[in-house]
Amino acid sequence: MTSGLREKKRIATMKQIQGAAIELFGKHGFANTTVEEIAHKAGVGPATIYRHFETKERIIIWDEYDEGFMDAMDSLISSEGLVTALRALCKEVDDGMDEEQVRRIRARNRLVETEPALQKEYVATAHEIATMVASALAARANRATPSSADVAVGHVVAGLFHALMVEWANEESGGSSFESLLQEALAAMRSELFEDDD
Amino acid sequence: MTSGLREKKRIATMKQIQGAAIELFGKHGFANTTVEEIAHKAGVGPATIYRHFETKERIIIWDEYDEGFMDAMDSLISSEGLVTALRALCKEVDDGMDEEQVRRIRARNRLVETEPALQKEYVATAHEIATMVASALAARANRATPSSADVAVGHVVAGLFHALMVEWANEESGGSSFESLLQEALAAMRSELFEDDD
DNA sequence: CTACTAATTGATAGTTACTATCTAAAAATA
DNA sequence: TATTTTTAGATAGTAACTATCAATTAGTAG
Repeated sequence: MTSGLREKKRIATMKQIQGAAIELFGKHGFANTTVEEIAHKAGVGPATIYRHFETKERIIIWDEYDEGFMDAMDSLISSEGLVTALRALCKEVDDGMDEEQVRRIRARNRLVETEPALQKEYVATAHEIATMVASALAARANRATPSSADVAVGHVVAGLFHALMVEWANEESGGSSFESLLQEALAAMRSELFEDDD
Repeated sequence: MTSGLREKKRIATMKQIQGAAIELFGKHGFANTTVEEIAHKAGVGPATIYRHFETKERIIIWDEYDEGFMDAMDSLISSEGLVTALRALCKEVDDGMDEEQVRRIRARNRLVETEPALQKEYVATAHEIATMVASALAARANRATPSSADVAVGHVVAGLFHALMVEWANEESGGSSFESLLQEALAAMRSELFEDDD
C-alpha cells in the first residue's frame, strides 16, 4: 500500500525540510546555507536529508505533485492528440491548484531564478519531461523506440512547459492561466516557425 | 589582442586536460575518476584545471567553438527570419566541420549519454541557447525585454537543437546532415502541433 | 636586449556536499 | 503480542571546489 502512515510521514518530513531550506536560502542565499544548517532548522539529522533528497538542489526542486503530473501527461498523450493533451493538462493544473500551492511554487521559482545552481536542476527536470513525451509519442505510433522527430517534439514540449512555468510563476504576468499562456506560446511558435513572412 | 601566445597556450592546455579527461572517464567512468588523476595525466596541477573549467563536468562539455556558435546564431536571428537563420546555421555547421571534429564530438556525446551528471550539464547549455534566442527575438522586434512568447520560442529552439545534436551524434542515424535533421524535426512539429488530425 | 608590469601556474590548507555503514526506533504484518 | 521490515540518526571518510600566496612566464616600453 502506498498511503500508509509511513508515506504520510515521509511527505511531512520532506515538506519540513523543504520549508526550512526555502527560508534559509531566501535569507542567506543558496551557497551560504549548509545542509547541516537546514537539517538543524528542520529538526532532523543531516543524513536524513540525503535519504529523501538526492542533492541539496533537489530539496528546492522537488514537488509533492510532480510524479502525478508526469503520469497524467503520459496517459493523456497516449490516448489523445498532443495539443489536446497539453490543453487538457493545463486546464487540469489551472483548476486543481489552491492558493497555498501557488504561493509555494512562486516562492520556489523566485529562488530558482536567482540561483544558477538551482536553474540547472530545474532545467534537468524539463529534460525528463522531454524524454517522457518522446516515449509516449513513440508508443502511440507503435514505434519500439522514439524516432528522431519524437525526440525533437519531446524537447519542444518540454521547452514549452518550462517557459510556461517561468511565465506563470512571474508575478508580473498577472495571474494568467496556464491555458491562455499555452495558447499564446503556440501562436508565437506558429508564426515564428511556420509562416512565410520571415 | 585575443590571439596572442597566451590565448593559444590556454586553448592548448584546455584541450590537453579535456583529452586526458575523456580518456580516463571512458576507461574508469566519470564518478570513478578524480580531478587529481586528470590533472596528473594532463601534466598540470589540480588548481590549474579549476582556473580553466568551472566544474569537473564542464571539462567534457566545453568546446573550443561554442562561443563562435552562439555569436553566429545571435547575429543570424537579428537579421533574418528564425527558420531561415536556423537553416543557415545548420548548413554552416554541416559544411565547416572536419573529420577530427566529428570524432571528438561523437566521443563526447557517447560519454554524455551514459553519465547523468554530464547530461545535466549538457542540458544547461541548451538553456543558455534558449535565453539567447529569446533575447535576440525580443531585440529584433524592438522589445526591451523578451515577451513570454519569445521565451517560449527560445526554449523550443533550444530543445530542437538539443534533439538535433543528440540525433546527429548518434552513429545509427548514419551521417544525416544537420540540415536534413532540422527539416524532419520541423515537419514533425508541424504535424504534431499545428494540424487538426490529432 | 633589458627592465617592468601583468597574468598564469602550482602548492597548500580548508570547507562542505555527499557516501557508506552501523545501531536504535518505529511501522507494518501475522 | 511477536516478528519482520523500514526509517532515523550518528559517525567517519572521500573528493569537489575555494582562497591565498609565492614563483614563473608572457606582453610591453625604453
